[in-house]
Amino acid sequence: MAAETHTIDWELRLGYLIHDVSRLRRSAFDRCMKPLNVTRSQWWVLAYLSREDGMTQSQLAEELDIGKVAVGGLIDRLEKAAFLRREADAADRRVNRVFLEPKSKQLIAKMRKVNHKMNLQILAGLDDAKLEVTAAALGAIKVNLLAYLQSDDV
Amino acid sequence: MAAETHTIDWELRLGYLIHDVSRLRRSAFDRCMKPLNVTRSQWWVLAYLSREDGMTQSQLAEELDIGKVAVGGLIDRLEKAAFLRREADAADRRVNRVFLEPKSKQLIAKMRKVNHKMNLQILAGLDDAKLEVTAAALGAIKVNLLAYLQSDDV
DNA sequence: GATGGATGATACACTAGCGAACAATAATGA
DNA sequence: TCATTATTGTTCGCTAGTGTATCATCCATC
Repeated sequence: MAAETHTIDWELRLGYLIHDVSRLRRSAFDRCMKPLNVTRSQWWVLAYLSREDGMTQSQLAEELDIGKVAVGGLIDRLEKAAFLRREADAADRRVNRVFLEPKSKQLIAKMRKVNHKMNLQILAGLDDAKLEVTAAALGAIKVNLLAYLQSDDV
Repeated sequence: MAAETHTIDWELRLGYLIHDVSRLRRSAFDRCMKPLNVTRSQWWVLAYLSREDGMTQSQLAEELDIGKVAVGGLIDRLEKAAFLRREADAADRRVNRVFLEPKSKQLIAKMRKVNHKMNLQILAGLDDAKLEVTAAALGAIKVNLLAYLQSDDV
């Protein structure tokens, strides 16, 4: 079968690498954002809201691909820190719409800059050809993973 | 500067991909292991112990690259489920050594199989050349990240 | 020896995610 | 219209990780 063409080394090495890179990147990110008093997860919420203010919590959960509970918690903390506010929807009394507060609008530009600077350092020494192959491979893995998770055979 | 050779697309796309793949892989892993009643993090502990039984908690934390507190919690749960046991070190009364219980030894082989099978599915359709480039790129990114995290300029 | 600093493990408080269960509300269909 | 079903958001309980502080113990140095 085709799968046998892979040596066992690849699966292990890639597994470690993906895990490590993701974790380290998370740490680096959080350290970058620490002076701004926002975590990476919180930053994502603000970033998505900056592209479409007034989203529903469920919409946010969908976009961020995390559960509604997690979104609720993030918004709790962000609201407490006055980065955004919940607002009841007029038409549908079930939904909360989330709006950025001025405080966070000023922060977002700064965050983008910090993020961009960090990304440049992290990708230093890698040419576009390699990144192209890497992104394609990760994309294929992602597709496989999604298929795997949707199939019911475990 | 060299960094400017990257278009902004790469940093964003790769960021998303690394994040997504890592998260999805974690989900897939946990779903695989669910029938065995062990989480991915717990599996790693068992896997490392299977290569060197009787490690110290601090050694484990070092190997797994997580904090000692997290290791303590994992071992708590694994001990409660009788997958391993703590044992006081004779020479140094501060340290706990961790030993696998027979129950988990039987499980580890099964886990390796499940893990291997999942990995094959996840890497399906990718040839060794692409994986080689991907692993090299991720390795370089990891090195950059480590350097970044060790440098004190934020 | 005694003392001061390093180390192993834990307690506590926090962020973050998951899943299941639930109340309130909306939408649909008989 | 009324009953059923779906959706929104929350609460609760769990795993997992972080950082800081603390305690006991070891070790090296004086």
